[in-house]
Amino acid sequence: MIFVTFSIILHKSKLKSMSSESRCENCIIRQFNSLRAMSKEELKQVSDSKTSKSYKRGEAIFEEGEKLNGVFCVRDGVSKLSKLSSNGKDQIVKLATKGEVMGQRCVIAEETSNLSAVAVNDMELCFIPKEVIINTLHKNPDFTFEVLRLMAHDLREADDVIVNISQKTVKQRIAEAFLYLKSNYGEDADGYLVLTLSREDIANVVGTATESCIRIISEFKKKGLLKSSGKKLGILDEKKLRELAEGF
Amino acid sequence: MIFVTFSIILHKSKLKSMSSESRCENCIIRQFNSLRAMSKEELKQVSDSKTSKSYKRGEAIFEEGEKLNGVFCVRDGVSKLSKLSSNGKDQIVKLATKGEVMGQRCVIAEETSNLSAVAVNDMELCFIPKEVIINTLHKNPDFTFEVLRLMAHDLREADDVIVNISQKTVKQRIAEAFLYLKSNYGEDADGYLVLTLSREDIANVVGTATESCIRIISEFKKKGLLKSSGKKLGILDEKKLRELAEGF
DNA sequence: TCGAAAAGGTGACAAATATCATATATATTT
DNA sequence: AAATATATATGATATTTGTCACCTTTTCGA
Repeated sequence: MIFVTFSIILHKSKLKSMSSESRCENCIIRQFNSLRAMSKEELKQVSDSKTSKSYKRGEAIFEEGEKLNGVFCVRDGVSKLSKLSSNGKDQIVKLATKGEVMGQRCVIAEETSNLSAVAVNDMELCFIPKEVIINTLHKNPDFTFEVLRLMAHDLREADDVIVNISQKTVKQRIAEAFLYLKSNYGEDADGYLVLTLSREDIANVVGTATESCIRIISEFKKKGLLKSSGKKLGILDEKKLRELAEGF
Repeated sequence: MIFVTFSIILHKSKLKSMSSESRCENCIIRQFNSLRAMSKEELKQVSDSKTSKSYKRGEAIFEEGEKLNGVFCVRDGVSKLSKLSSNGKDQIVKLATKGEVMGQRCVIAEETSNLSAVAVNDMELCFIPKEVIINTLHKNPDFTFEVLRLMAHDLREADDVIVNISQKTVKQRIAEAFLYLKSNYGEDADGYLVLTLSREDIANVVGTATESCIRIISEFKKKGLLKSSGKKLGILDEKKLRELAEGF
């Protein structure tokens, strides 16, 4: 009997301490996405209905064609959102990072996902059931507007990607990809990019064959634009890389 | 006295008949875009503040980098939305047709336009000042949600474009472009596409050189997939064209 | 309706990129 | 630590696509 009581207390205190970290109301990540426009009340609803999930590197989060019953809020790690083309190659359309919400489009448009999501490194996600999202979308115009604002931004970025892919050479796009990786994920103390992507992933981001990608990275290393150490890659000459990307 | 009364009646009836055509409340076009989620009151506001504009083929509606003070609702005609790449070529990102609203993103994100819009054929547009739109966005969740839904759809389409451009050959993309033109704009009684684009425009849609585009269209004509009469082009063998686009 | 300008068309060639084959290095499993 | 799988690397070659030059046809304004 004593044991039982003790166990309950332990359980409760564990729950409490978890909650102050894991409650949406206290989550800092939220500041970077549309959830910041939610009211205290709405956030409580989200928090009560959400579940946390961990994914190992390489694990699938959802698949193309799958029906999503909610959205995923990225707490940690990076996910690649890609689409399979008819010739069997994956095209990475977007990298989703800490703070971003995945799967919104499916929930909003009530369609199956047009993309699949795979963890690039180990990830922590919160899964929020769609009912809460849709409910808030219909009740809180500020939230809806915030989602809209972010989606407008995504669409603008998509336009840029279209223009880049169709008008720039593979070399330019790869140079650009490295500048993107640096400015979005930064570099460590030794000047290596924090986010390490495989050559294949980089190829799938810029839309080229893996071999072509490897070849160009080798060339960049020979020319002193990039350095490598193990799997890690680092930028040595950002200025030249930028000039290359712009087409000089 | 009798004459005056009569004239007033005539005038009123004339106004009435004009308004029933040009008032947003009665506009059928609206059914195809986000404005259908507006209330009677909101539509009146829009109607009172909107201005109608005509554009001739080839005329610019707005330019890349321009700040838009409102949105354009397409009543008739087609507009190409394009972006200039650093190498000096235009990439057409979208064709906007009857019922679609252009310039929403700029108004929502309060940014300058990332695209420029040019009339492909003669156009009739309604210009709606941004104040009315923003006002409604903040007050009417249904409207905001509707805009969001349509933007989610646009984003999905943009993803598809990215995958197509980066993974399919020019020939496949041109085949696809013709299928798109047929399914979206239809064909006339003689089997010619209703929307006639120049070879250069088609090249800018699929992201290739004008010469390559011309060459492939010639090839398609020789192979009996397309026919032409003057500027008009028509699809002769949709099945083969579809197979080609899919990569068989 | 004439003449310039724009659009459409084609050949020759160069450049970019993909593909295939094969080798080596690195990571992972047992 | 050996065995296996996976990622990276590189050469040879084929294919695709772009570029330049030039020509013909159509369009459109004076």
